[in-house]
Amino acid sequence: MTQITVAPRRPGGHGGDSGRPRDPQTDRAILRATVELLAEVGYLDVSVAEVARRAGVSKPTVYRRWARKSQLVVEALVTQMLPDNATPSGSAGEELLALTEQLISTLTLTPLGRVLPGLVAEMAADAELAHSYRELVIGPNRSRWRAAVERGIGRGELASDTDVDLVLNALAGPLYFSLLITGDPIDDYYARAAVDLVLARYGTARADARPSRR
Amino acid sequence: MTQITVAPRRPGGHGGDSGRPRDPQTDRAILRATVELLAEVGYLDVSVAEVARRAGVSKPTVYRRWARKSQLVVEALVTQMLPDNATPSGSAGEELLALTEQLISTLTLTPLGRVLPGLVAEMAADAELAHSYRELVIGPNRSRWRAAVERGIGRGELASDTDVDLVLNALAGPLYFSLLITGDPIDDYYARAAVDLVLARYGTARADARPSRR
DNA sequence: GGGATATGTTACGTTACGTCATGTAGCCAA
DNA sequence: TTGGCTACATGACGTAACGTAACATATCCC
Repeated sequence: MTQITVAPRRPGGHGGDSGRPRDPQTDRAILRATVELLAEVGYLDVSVAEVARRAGVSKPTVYRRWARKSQLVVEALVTQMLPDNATPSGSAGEELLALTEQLISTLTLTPLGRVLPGLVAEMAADAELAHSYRELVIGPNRSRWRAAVERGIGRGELASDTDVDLVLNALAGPLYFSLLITGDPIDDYYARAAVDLVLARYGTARADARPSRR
Repeated sequence: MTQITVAPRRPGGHGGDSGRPRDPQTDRAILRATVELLAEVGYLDVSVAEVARRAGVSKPTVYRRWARKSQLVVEALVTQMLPDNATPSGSAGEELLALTEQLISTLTLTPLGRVLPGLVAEMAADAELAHSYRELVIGPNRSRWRAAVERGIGRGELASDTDVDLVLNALAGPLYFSLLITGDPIDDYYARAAVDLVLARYGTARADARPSRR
C-alpha cells in the first residue's frame, strides 16, 4: 500500500513535465485540511472553499488536483487508513477476530465513520467514485480477510465448502449496518460473538482451539 | 401500522380547525410524485421544485406540510412499505427465512433501495430525521424479527442464551452492506445461507426440522 | 530570457434549498 | 351575509455550495 493517488489532474490534458511544478506541500496541506474538516463536520458539511481556506490555498488550486470533492475525500481517507497490522498468525478464529477488531477500530477511531454516510450517498450517484472507493479502501481489506479464510481452509480449521463471501459479509456487514442505519453503538463483544457464529457453521473439530468462551 | 405521519406542519404554530382546510388530495399527489421521482432519480436528485411540478402544486404548499425534503421522503417511503405478510407460522428457521426474504424484496423491489444511500447521509446530519426513520421503518420491522426469535426460544428451537440483536444484525447487516458499500448483487441463496449460519450457532436439536439442506 | 505551467484573486454561472409577499379561493361561525 | 381565518399559486428573494473562467503573477526547465 504505497503512494496511492486518485486521478491526479493534469489540466489541459497534458501530463507535461515543463513549466512550474506543483508544490507537493500544497497537496499535503489540502489533504490535511480535508481530513481535519471531515473529522469535525462530516462529509456533507465539508465545503471545498473551507478546505482551501484552511490549507492556505485557493479554490482553483484544489480543483486543479481533484476533479470532485468526493475524489478529494476518498484520497484524504486513504492517507488515514490504519496500516496493515503485522503478519497473520494464529488460528483462523484468531485471525478473523483480529481483522474484525481492526475494522471496528477503523470505523470508530478514524474519520471514516463520520465520512461514510455522505460518501455512500455520493457513491450511489457517481459510479466512478464508487469504483475508486471500492478499489482503494474496500478491496485491499477484503483481500486480507479472504486470505485469512483460505489459510483456515488450508489448515483444515474451516470446512472446505466455506462460503468465503458469506463469511466476510457476516462479519463486516453488521458493523456497517449499525454505523449507517440503526445508529446503535458497537458492542464490545461483537467481534467475538460474530466470529463464533461463523465458526459454529464452518469450523471443523480441528478449529476448536478457537478462542471462544461459550 | 395505521396512518403514520411525520410532523405535519401547521404554520404559525396553530393547529387551528378554522379556515380553509387542506385538500387531502394534495397530500396524496405530493407523496405520489415523490415516490415516482425517487424511483427515477434516487434521493440526491429529487428536488422539491420538481416534486411540486409533478404534483401540480406550488413549492410553498409542499413546505407547508413537510419542513424538510428528508421528512417528505421518509413519509413517502412509509406509504410504499410492503404490508406485513400474514401471520407467523412454521419453525423459527422458516420464520427467519421468510423475514429475510421479505427484507430482500423490500430493498430490491421498492424504491427504498434507491433512496437509502441519500437518506443515510441525511440521517447522519439530522438527528431528528434519523429518529423518524428508525421509528417508522426500522423499528416495526425489528419488532417482528425479535418476536420470531423469541417464539423460537419459547419453543425450544433456539438456545435460551440466543443473542437476539446479534441474530438480527447477522441476517440484515450483510444485505445493507452489499447495497450501500460493496454494490455486489444479493445472491439468491443468501437468505438460506444466512439463516443456516444462525441456526448452526443457536439452533437446538429440536430445530433440526430446519429447512436447510446441508 | 523564453516557454510552459502553477497559483492567487476575483468573478461568474448554475442549482437547489427554504422563505416571503401578495392576491385569490374556500371554509366556518356569528 | 359578512368577517375571520387558512390554503393555495405565483413570483421573487436570500443563502450556500458547486465547479469554472479570466487574468496577472510567480516559478520552474531549457
